[in-house]
Amino acid sequence: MATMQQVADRAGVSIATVSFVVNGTKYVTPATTAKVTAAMRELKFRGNVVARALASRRTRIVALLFPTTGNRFSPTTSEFFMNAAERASERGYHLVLWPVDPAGDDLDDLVSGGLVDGVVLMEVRMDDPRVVKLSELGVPFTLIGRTRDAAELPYVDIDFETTIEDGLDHLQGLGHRRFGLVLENLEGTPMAGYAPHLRVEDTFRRSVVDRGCAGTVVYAGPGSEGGRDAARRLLEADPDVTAVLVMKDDSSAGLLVGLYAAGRRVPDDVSVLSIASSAAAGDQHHPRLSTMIAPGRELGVRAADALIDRLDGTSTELPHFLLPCVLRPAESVAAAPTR
Amino acid sequence: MATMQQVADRAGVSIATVSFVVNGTKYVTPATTAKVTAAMRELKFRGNVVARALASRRTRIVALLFPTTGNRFSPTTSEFFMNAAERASERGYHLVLWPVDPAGDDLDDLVSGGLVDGVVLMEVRMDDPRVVKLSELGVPFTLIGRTRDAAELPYVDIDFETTIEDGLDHLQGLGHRRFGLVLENLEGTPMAGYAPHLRVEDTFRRSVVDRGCAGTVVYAGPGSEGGRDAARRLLEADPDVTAVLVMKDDSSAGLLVGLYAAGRRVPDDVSVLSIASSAAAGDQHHPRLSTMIAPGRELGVRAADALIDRLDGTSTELPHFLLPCVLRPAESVAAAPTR
DNA sequence: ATGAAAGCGCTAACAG
DNA sequence: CTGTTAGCGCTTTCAT
Repeated sequence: MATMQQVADRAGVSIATVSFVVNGTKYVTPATTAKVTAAMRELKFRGNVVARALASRRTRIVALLFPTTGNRFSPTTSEFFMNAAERASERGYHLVLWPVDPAGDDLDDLVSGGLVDGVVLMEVRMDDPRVVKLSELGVPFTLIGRTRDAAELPYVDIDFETTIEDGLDHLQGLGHRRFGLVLENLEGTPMAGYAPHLRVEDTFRRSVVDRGCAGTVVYAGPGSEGGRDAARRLLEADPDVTAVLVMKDDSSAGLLVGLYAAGRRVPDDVSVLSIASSAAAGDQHHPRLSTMIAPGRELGVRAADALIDRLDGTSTELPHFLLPCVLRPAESVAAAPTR
Repeated sequence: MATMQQVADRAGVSIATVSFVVNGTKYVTPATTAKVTAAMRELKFRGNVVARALASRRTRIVALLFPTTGNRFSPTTSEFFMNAAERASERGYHLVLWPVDPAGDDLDDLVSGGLVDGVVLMEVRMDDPRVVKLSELGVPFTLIGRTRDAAELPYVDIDFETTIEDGLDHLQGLGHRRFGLVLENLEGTPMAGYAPHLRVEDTFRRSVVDRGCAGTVVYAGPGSEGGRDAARRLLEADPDVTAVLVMKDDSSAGLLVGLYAAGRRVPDDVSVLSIASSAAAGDQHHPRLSTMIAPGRELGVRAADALIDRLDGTSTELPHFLLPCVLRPAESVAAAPTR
């Protein structure tokens, strides 16, 4: 663990010079640069990130905040993370996934003293206490998701409104007039107020009325059982329903089973459309589920960019980026590998 | 961002005293403690993690290394992470998920200067370059997984050997004599040499011979298509196969479809057993897949404990912890909620 | 029981 | 172009 001073001694220069060549902060003669570089090699100099952070007030580390709730990682979540991390890496930052409690109480030690230069929030609720916390703390941050009023906040998000309209357009085009919507029930949990749910439900209810159609919303409990039960309750509320949107991957299977159990064939009697999901999840079922695929990759990249733009001062404008899920009908064949 | 010095001034004591009460490092009179505490409240003192780290050479942050490969997070992976993080938190540490390239080339800046006190590795390969790197760097670490020769390394892992034997016992008990094994094909990728695959394949081949049974191994490509194709090739290699083990969640669905397509009914003609998987994944299918569930929770907790024990000097012995997956037959009913 | 002071390893003026 | 030096905010002997 050679120090910079040791490198300086070895190279016969001052510590400042070493710092300059390490950071490219100032011009240094090729000759001395060479001496320094050699000394670094010989001593296997690594540079102390912590010391540098203390002195320079930046770490080039950013955190993606993940709520420590029982909920698992969805494929979409995973996509956010991997792609945001990759993008950050391309831009010279490290992005790490940081578990924090949903209330944001343990945000302090994360941020205090500049352990991270900035954070991106995911799994955002309509009124998310974490954004208040972060604002107070004065850390640069961006959201994957939106609070109720996010006009002043930098965010990237799925355009749920458009997604739902597109989904309903598609189904209505197929002749459907009576719709169902299956959502996760988060009431009473720390994730209550989860923005995607509320936006989707709102849009669904409103749009269905606008279209002069029938719409029924049911909340599913956890897992396959939850989906089964949701099917039962949906059919009870509207026995004539012919198309249902599901936004809960882990209960899609149960939903299908529940529909079959009630004598409905899918897709002949009832169409099922999984929303804000992934190709992989849709493929789990047979027949393959029609799916509105979340743009996880794009959003991850955009979120990283949005944050790093502010950190680097590359861009000063407030990013507001919305992207709808794209429909992949069940009958579509997997595209040939492009690489 | 009040500093410790400011707190000291406000309380009329020295900075050392503040440090003592903050860390409980030394006894301080209740009276002065009170003064200091008050000053901290008033100034909203947070403490600078980076400065502390530089001075004390520890951050109480540990990293879970996740290889930045195309592969997504499995539910089991997610379970490792969440539970390890929770356990770490209980023991006063922060655990973050840190993406590093599989070769371990970017491990230096993570570790240099003690940014993290220790790391836990996952997705371990038989000859994992990262453990070499980490040894050189001198960072305390533990594995979730095992290299080929892990006798000298601290690890927790799934007992794949026992898992396979148990699975085969189960199937053989049902009367099966001709087995198939579906594995992911990682050849040519950075994750080639992934230890679970090699151990499972080895054990399977050996055990099947010991049992005087037939065994066929096929490698599946990605996704549902991969599973379908695997089914085709499996049946081509052994048309009389009646039981197949799959260790690749995302192609189970395809496998089932492929079997149906070839005229085999599941489970009547062919039994399918998903191994090292999760209850949630098994429930995605209909009929529900028999599953050997990975002990993700237990392993996550154990891994965190193993690492932190070394960091805190709580325990000095080399942890070698193996736990097999537990069988959940398809016909089993979901247990009633226990809370 | 508390304080003084010497670092931890590096950055960034400011000189020269 | 390179060196001097004063911090960054906190921990930790060593005194008192």
